[in-house]
Amino acid sequence: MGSLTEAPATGASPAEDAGNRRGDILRAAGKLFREKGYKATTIRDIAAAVNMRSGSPFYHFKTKHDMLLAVAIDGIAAIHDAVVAAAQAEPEPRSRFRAMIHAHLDALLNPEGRDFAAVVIRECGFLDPEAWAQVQTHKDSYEVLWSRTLDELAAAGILKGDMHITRLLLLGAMNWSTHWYHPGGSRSPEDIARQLCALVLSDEKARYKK
Amino acid sequence: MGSLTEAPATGASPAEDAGNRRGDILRAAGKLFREKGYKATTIRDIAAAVNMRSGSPFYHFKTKHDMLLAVAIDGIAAIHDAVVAAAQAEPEPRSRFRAMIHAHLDALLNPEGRDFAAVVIRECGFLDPEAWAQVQTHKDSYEVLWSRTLDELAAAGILKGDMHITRLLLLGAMNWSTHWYHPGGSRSPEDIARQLCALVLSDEKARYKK
DNA sequence: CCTACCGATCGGTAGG
DNA sequence: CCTACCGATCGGTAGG
Repeated sequence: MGSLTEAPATGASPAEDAGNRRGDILRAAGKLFREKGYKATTIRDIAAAVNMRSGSPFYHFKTKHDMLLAVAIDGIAAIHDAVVAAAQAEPEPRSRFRAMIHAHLDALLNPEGRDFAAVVIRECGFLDPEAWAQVQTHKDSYEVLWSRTLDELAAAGILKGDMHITRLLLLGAMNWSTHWYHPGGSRSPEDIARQLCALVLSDEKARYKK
Repeated sequence: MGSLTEAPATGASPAEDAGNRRGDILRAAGKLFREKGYKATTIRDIAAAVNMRSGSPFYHFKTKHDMLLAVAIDGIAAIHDAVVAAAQAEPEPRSRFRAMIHAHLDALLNPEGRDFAAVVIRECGFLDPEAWAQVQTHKDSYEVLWSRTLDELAAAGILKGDMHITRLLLLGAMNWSTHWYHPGGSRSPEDIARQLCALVLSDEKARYKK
């Protein structure tokens, strides 16, 4: 998984990086989709953002819808990869949970990738059923990561109750941060991650740490 | 506060309820805005939903934008009123917190009002600056309710850390439920509220309750 | 990748 | 509240 607009998704020569216009378009589209929404973003907006004329983006993407799909797929891939990497480094459930929250928020809020991530989260409703199913498959496999760790935490008595609802609430708390987080503000993604952990882990261990 | 489309916002005769078309339009607009988004919803969609021709909604609202504003204002008013009522009945911070979570989720997810509530939460970005400021004023006064109770919980040692971030995370967890909650599903708004409380309140009291 | 353009749709209006 | 319609915009295409 993971491509984030490096190269032709089709089998063209990957060596030729000379001005990756497809990637430029995707990044511009991601930014505009996040800022104004998919419907309110115009092909002309996107073209202007990469110094093209209005018809030219269609040389790289068949439709505007295809751009949304490409942004969404790259978006989940980025989140998925970041969280998998963070999770694999931590065998102990509680630390793994912390690392995953950290990684998810970072993927969601850091300057690179935040456009893609926000689009997955907020604009997927505009995909047609087939494309949506494709994205949903990726989302499902991502959520399994969370379910596994949450179930372990429940088994250890660290969390209680319905882990299905808990997962949705946790991801919601994080995903919603795309609505209020401002890059330059006084709270960093790390601050947010720490506070979320403090909120849901009673964490005797940390309190009584030697 | 609170009107939820009963009657003319202007000073017309409130007695004459004979076919409240303005309210019909607002409810239809709210539903469509939530389902398809503001931009993707057409005046013609709204008109069709209330059996009018495409030009007629403009007899009741000057612009589509004004419909969004009206829906948004009614939306926050409904949430605000519900949470105030719930909070006033509970002097003890912990029970008040539970009641507020319950009330917020119920306002957000119950069949009446969920369209309005979801629109406040998701579509306000399409308001122009002046209208947005108007809505923001209402939102601010709503968030004060939460800040007060969260600060009390922090003072009592029940919650820890940055209550500003905590408030945003909590409201995020709840507001996000508009994306995944399905009215007929196996989890009720009450289930969600209970689970959220269990997640963030360690709640010795309940565990050891006689 | 640009020029030139089409067909459809959309918010909104006039006039009743 | 309807009929009829306008001006603008938009996604997309042809032809180079």
